[in-house]
Amino acid sequence: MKYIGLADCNNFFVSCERVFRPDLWDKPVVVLSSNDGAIVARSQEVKELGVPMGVPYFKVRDEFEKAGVTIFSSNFDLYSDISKRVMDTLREELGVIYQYSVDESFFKMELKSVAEAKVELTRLKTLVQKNIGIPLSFGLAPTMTLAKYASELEKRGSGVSVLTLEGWENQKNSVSMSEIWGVGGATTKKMREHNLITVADFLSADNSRVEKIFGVNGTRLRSELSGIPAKMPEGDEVKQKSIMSTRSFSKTTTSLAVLEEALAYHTARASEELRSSHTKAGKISILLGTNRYSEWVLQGGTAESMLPYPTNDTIVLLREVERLAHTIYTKDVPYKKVGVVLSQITADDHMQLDLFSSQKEDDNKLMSVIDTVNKSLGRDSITIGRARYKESWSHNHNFRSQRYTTSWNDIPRVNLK
DNA sequence: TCTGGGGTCCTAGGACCC
DNA sequence: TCTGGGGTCCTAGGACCC
Repeated sequence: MKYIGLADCNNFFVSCERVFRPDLWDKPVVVLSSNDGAIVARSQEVKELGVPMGVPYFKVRDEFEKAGVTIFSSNFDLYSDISKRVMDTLREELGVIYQYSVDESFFKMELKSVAEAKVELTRLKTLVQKNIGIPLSFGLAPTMTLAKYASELEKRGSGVSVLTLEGWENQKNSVSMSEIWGVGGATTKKMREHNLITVADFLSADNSRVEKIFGVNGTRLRSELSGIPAKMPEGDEVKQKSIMSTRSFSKTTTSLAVLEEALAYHTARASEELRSSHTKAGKISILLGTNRYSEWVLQGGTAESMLPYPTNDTIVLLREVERLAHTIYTKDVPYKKVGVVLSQITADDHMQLDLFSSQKEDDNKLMSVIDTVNKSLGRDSITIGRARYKESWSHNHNFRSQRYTTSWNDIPRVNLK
């Protein structure tokens, strides 16, 4: 029978840092979000201190100091490189995988017997641990939702869990809906109002009422939880629908010039990504954000526009971004973040020319030169536009580890004696 | 003083049409 | 108390995830 598996890296960002700091293997470690704002990854030791995910760092700083927690700023260059190595290994062993996030992949697997599956998944787990140094958990079950649940079961045990339909039957009375993948705070609340607490409650509720109250998600969830797949891992070929680059500033700013410079940075980032994936965007939107926790929440704004033709040219996109920025910028508002979102993404081999456009269909030499230089000499060796105010819009990363695997200067040295 | 960033999917409701 | 009804298309925003 075809089963669906999930490979999930344990405490992924923390594990990445530990690869280069083996002395921290059994010590409490956290990784902070960008701008050193909130906790985004916790080692098991920190979870046991009772520190929840997403807590602002300043609220736990003292506690961490007492407990001797090691702090890291996010180092996404490192994490995505390690992620790629893990996924490549899984792909080699399993054939097609469906990468769901930086640290998770689904795959399909024929289940001959539970014992056999466990042996195979344990082999994979050991292989990844040995070759890359990242600990994994596996869940195998009839549907994606159940595989996700299964992967949690042995996180702190063997790391390999196979959940059959019979096994699930015995558990579903005691599993609460809020533990299920896809059921968040709002849905849990709504379910409680209808007296649906456990999975068994939900599965025995009337079908048409479930559809009415919870929409198609409700119907799909029932199917998934009954062991009938309603979603399928789609394979590697699915393409991304939007590309986004946004960041908070360490301090707020009211200056349009500063905002424009930050927007230019994100435009460059996002269009670089288009070019490296050989795609173009047909639509661009920008956002100017204020502090979400202040009285300025509602003063932020977004603006978007359809481009006359899909493009990945930083200069063309920059021009549009500047125009949009002027339309929503409001004087004297303290802005805290900006961002650029590119969407309606198409492959860049076919280009639909606007009938009245004077744009020639040529690959942009300037852009590829810039990309090549930046790739070999380091990001932002060449930038377009000025960089006068970088101090005003950059963010904090006071605890960042080195770019061990992606920068020549940071490659670790080994001392042989 | 200090509260992430990058995604996806779904739905309600407005605009518009006949 | 009672507003026509039935469509389509688009978008902002909600919900969720890691």
